[in-house]
Amino acid sequence: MEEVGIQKIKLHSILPQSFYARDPRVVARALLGKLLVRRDTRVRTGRIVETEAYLENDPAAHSFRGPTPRNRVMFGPAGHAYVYFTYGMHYCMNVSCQKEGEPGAVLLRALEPMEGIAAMAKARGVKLSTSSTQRELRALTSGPARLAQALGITRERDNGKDLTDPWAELFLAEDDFEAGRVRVTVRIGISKAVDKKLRYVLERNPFVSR
DNA sequence: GAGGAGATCGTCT
DNA sequence: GACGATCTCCTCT
Repeated sequence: MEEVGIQKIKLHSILPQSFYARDPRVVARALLGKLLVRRDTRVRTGRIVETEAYLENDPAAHSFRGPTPRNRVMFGPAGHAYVYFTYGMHYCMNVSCQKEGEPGAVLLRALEPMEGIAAMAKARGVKLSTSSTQRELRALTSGPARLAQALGITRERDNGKDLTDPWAELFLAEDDFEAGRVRVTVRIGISKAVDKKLRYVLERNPFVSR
């Protein structure tokens, strides 16, 4: 029952593989309010407030044209990190869903910073004012590439990692937070299947992207 | 606050 | 050789 960080995240609160071994739409909704934790020299924790589901036979999903070296994690077992590099400069993090052989993933789009905020700011290369404003905190993790940078998530370091390993330096956990109302909208930044409502956000949460 | 351009390179055609 | 599950900075209102 090791405890890490101020929020006292216990190992038994790490989300198990059964959590991820479901339809990405179910996982995307269930992930709202959960915690993403980076545990290395410092602990950085954010609460997930925005996700997107990417399905099997989904033209917008990286897995749509079959497995490649880049997307193979999407075809692997549930509960692993699929981290990809895009636009020549950004990393984005997904969690794999469903079963081995059935591609599916949930993209983490925004977090509410909870602890390790100074370390997040450092990783983002920004200076926070002494009484950091909500605007500044928002800019740390409101967007898939921003949150990846804030938590030091890269393809080289994290792609393919098992997020359910109790000794993982990157994992997802839950506490007693109760997610409120969820709003479902179309996904952002894609050019195919643009009309499918597969984006999930915590209603009235100021840390969602855009 | 909204909108547009540019950055920059891995990946697949 | 084209494009991208994005971000930042700049301009205009």
